[in-house]
Amino acid sequence: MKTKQQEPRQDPEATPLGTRERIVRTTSRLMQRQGYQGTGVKQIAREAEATLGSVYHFFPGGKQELGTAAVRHGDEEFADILEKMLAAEDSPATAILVLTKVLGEGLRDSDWLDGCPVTSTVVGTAGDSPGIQEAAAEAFARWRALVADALRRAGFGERDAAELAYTVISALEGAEMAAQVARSTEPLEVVGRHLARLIESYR
Amino acid sequence: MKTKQQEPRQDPEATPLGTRERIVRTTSRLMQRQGYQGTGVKQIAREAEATLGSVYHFFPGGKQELGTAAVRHGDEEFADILEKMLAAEDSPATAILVLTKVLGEGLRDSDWLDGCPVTSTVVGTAGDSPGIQEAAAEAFARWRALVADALRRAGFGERDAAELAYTVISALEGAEMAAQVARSTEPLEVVGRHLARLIESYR
DNA sequence: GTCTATACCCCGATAGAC
DNA sequence: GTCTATCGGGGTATAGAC
Repeated sequence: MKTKQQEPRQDPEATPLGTRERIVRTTSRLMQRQGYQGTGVKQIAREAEATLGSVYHFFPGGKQELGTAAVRHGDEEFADILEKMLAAEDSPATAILVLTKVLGEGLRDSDWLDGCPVTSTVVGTAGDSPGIQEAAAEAFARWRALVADALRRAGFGERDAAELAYTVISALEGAEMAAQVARSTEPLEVVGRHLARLIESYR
Repeated sequence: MKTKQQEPRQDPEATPLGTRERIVRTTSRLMQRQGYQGTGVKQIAREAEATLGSVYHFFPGGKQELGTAAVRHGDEEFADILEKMLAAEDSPATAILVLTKVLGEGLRDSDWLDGCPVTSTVVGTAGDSPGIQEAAAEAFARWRALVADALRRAGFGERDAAELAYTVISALEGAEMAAQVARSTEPLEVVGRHLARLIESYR
């Protein structure tokens, strides 16, 4: 059952993705735009260029398992960005400010279609699908931990760091939603400035 | 076409709602929990105790028109709460703090099912349904205006008031989402304290 | 691992009697 | 305004050959 997978061969252009990976990325992208309920398994198979049989081979748990994998994928994606930003700037406040700028540009470049993939996927799955809900909770907790760590490294107290991280992630999440709906980068920019100010006020 | 509707007769128990109003409230409540795509027109008819024919009689635009009406309903609902809170407290910062407490209690009382009705409904309708998107944008703008007005009345400058209102609404939105996913009132409470502090820092 | 075919159900929307 | 019946299509998921 766990026979060694063929290693992805080296390719100067772009590594050809395995079927499973292609399905995960396609699911994440589709649910980011259409939500969990608005995305069909057939559509995922079609756009991932896989057959329905392959999809259910890799994800026997069906649509719920696909949703969970999509949330985890979005989790890692944003965690990478966040980690790099926090490492590149010497002040966490500046890093957040830069991040809001980047998020705004990404949103505009997608014609305001690509909001937070985790939020889009988890909304509307409240009662059912505890797996998706849990994966989303883990994503938010991880992002918060990254921010809190950076604040601690910058000399903030344990408690201040943890609490500020809560507000940073929540406000970013809300500003992304506001920006998407308003089709404007202004909410993200304003929130970025206010978060930087709030952080500095604890120095 | 505009013959006068029968006035709702006086009832000490509870005013019996007209069919149209019953449909709107049911739609708002269902989409708040299940999202736009996860809510069926047949389900709306069933739970509103109306027939499918009645639903399409009042909303010839179909599901999209129902979604738009639901967003407008959620808009007014929250605007009323916000307005009362801001009027009851003499400081806007205190009002926001109380509001986060109230929102957290409401969320917990619904077993973390009832988040922001506007957000839940608009997510996943990005490309299609410009009507829903627009109604959501109007809701956010209206809520922001209420906060900005209160800040101006409390003596804040024009620009500070407008910008703070952006951050207050965005952060509340994000904190509500974070609280729902984490099944905890903590994000709302922390964000409430930070927003109050941020506001006071402009005094 | 990949593919086709299909079972079974509910979707949004409409027609037309009452 | 309310009701029932129905259309055409797509939903999730499974079976079983290759």
